[in-house]
Amino acid sequence: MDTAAPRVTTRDRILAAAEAVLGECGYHGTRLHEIAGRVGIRKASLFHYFRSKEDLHHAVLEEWFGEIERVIRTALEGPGTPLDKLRSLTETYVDMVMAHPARTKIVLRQSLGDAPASHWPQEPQRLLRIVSDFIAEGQSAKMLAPFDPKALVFSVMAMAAFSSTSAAVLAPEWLGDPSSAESVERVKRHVVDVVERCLAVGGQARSAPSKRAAV
Amino acid sequence: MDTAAPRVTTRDRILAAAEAVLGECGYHGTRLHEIAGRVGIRKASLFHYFRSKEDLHHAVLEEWFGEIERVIRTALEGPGTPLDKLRSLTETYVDMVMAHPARTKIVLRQSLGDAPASHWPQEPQRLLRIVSDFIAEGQSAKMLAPFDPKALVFSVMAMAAFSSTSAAVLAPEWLGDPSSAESVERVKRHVVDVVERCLAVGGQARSAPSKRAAV
DNA sequence: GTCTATATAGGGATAGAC
DNA sequence: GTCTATCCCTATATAGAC
Repeated sequence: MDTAAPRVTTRDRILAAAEAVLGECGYHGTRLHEIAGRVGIRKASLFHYFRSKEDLHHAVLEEWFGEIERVIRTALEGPGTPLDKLRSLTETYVDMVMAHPARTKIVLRQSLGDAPASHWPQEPQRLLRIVSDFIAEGQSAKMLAPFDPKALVFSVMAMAAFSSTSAAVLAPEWLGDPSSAESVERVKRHVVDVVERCLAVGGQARSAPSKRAAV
Repeated sequence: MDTAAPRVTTRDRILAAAEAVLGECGYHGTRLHEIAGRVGIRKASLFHYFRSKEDLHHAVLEEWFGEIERVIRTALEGPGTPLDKLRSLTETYVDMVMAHPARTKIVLRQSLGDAPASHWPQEPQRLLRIVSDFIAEGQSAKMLAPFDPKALVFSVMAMAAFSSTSAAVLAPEWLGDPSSAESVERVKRHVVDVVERCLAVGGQARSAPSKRAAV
């Protein structure tokens, strides 16, 4: 009864606007004036909620990682074989990333060294480790084929992020609108396919193999 | 005798410095003062060579695409089976991207909408098309396995770019220093491996299959 | 072709009224 | 909690001497 308050505070609206503008313009390209304008308040009022631009930027990133970690743990604790779990995780992960291109752009730019944050959040490394450890276990148990786990997880992150943020510009012929259901489905199938090709052991059936035959 | 003048002009030194700073700080984070400082001249002197910051940024990107296109055409016109050519292309491409993280960062940020360039260069799309058309041909001739060519080429771009620019921050356990020979070799082997898993037909041997067995 | 000096603008952040 | 007004700083870009 105490966490069930869906009230949208001004702070929330600022965070939402900041997410959009930061994703669009990058940290240094973002003007606080623009964020305030979208919320419908004056620039100076932002400083009632956040000490500085950097503080606001940091707050935007916070929740995102927590959300991803929750999704990862849920998928890996689900039912099925290790490969089933990884397939499920991959699908959910792609869904999330494709549904939030602005957040993904912010994370991406952060990884390029855009924001002045001196210390990088350790979440990405921890999340990558959770999944790669899970894969390594499955490989020890002979339930998954041998393949460098970190290389694979990193590649999945790369493909998902790129598809969400850059596909429309770099490869519009392949993916039109990244947020369309069709695009999401295509990316999901592709990434899952790659994961299966790398981790499926001899006997394991792959999902929808006929779909891969395309030119 | 007329193109063989390896003289390094001041303009060249400005371009080199700009490449470094733009890669490090992004377009809006870049200060012309910083570029001038690295060249050893005053900020105002930059405007003798370039009309504006945007002009300088644009000039930095120009050569890069041309270089990539040359590499692609050379590899695809080389000897061997289609898969051989793609393997060779992939290796050379990864080499190039890993050797130039600053340029790669600039391209990446550009694809995120960082720079004020209203119209995006069409090179990436054309380059992607050249390679995916080549793959489609090989598939028609049954020399390559069926697999969505654009999805694969896009994924290779994603993996290479990410490895070059973000691996050290996102996955330092996997890749330490991206410019080290060891890292380059690891990424190369991984990306080539993925390409082979997607395009090799039944009988075709894969390179160094034993190297894939790792945990 | 490089410099000094300056124009012009806009940004983040603060003070203090209401 | 939001506003107006303003401080302070830095940025791009220009003007004109040398």
